[in-house]
Amino acid sequence: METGSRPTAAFDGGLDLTTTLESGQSYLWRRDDGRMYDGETDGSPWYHTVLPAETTETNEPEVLRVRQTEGRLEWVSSTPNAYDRLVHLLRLEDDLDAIVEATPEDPLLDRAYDAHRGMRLVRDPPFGSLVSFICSAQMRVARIHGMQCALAERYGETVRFDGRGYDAFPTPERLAAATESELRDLSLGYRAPYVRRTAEMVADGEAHPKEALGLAYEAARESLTRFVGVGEKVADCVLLFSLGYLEAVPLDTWIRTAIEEHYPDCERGNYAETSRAIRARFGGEYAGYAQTYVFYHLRTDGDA
DNA sequence: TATCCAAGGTAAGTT
DNA sequence: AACTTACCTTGGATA
Repeated sequence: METGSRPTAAFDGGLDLTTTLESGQSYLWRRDDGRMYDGETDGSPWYHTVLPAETTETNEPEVLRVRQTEGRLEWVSSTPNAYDRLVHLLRLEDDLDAIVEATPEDPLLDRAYDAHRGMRLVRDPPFGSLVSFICSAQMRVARIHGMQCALAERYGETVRFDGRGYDAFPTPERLAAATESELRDLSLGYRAPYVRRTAEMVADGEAHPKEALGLAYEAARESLTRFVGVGEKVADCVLLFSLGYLEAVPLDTWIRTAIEEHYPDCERGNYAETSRAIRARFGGEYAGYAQTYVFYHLRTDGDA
């Protein structure tokens, strides 16, 4: 067991752990008190996740617990050097002040950045991210999270750590072995066959979301759409929230509404062109940060 | 209490 | 290539 802490002042632009983990970017963390998304952001709740074996130092699943208390980030892990993974997963190396500074002057962006400064993008493990966003189609944030928890409980390995069990997200093999009917029983609805077939593609070695890495942004987006249940929007989410393409701007219902109301000239009639236009309006390189702040701001504060 | 509706869309079928 | 439609499920709004 390893424990540690760092002052949040060490992170340029600060850190807001709760908004980072409850803003709808990641569905692979859980709150010990089970009160995700209910608006109660008071206190310093512990969050935990289980990292897949292939991403850890020991090649074993890693239980990682983290919380933010008055000016410090604290963690507990089953594996040494956990801070390195934390920096990676929560993008703690990003200089948020510089990113905001590099973003074009814009009333909506200003409000969103002011209201939630400290929220960071995440870097989720690729397979879990892919499945999460396949499940996100026509779903509310809390239910998407519930589905990932159900998948972990039903198909994931249970890792014992510090006196209790933690359910890892299922491996592609375990998910591929599930039947469509079993997945429908977990309330995945029409997404059940998408998840099963995509898991099968990864398990069989036919394709892996990591293969998009290294491709130019639009080619990477295109390559992810070969997975079943993955269109342009879901592909953008995986690129932004897992693979580190900070220029990706997923065109979800909230952003489409924002385009209608605030950037009507960016509506170009199809995904690729509209995406290109709003990406340019949001400053290009870090457009995905702007998207995520606007998404969270509109979803939680109405049209404020 | 019953009905309707929208929720971070995608795949398959038509024009 | 662009446009339409069906698709599971559920919590919250409306009647």
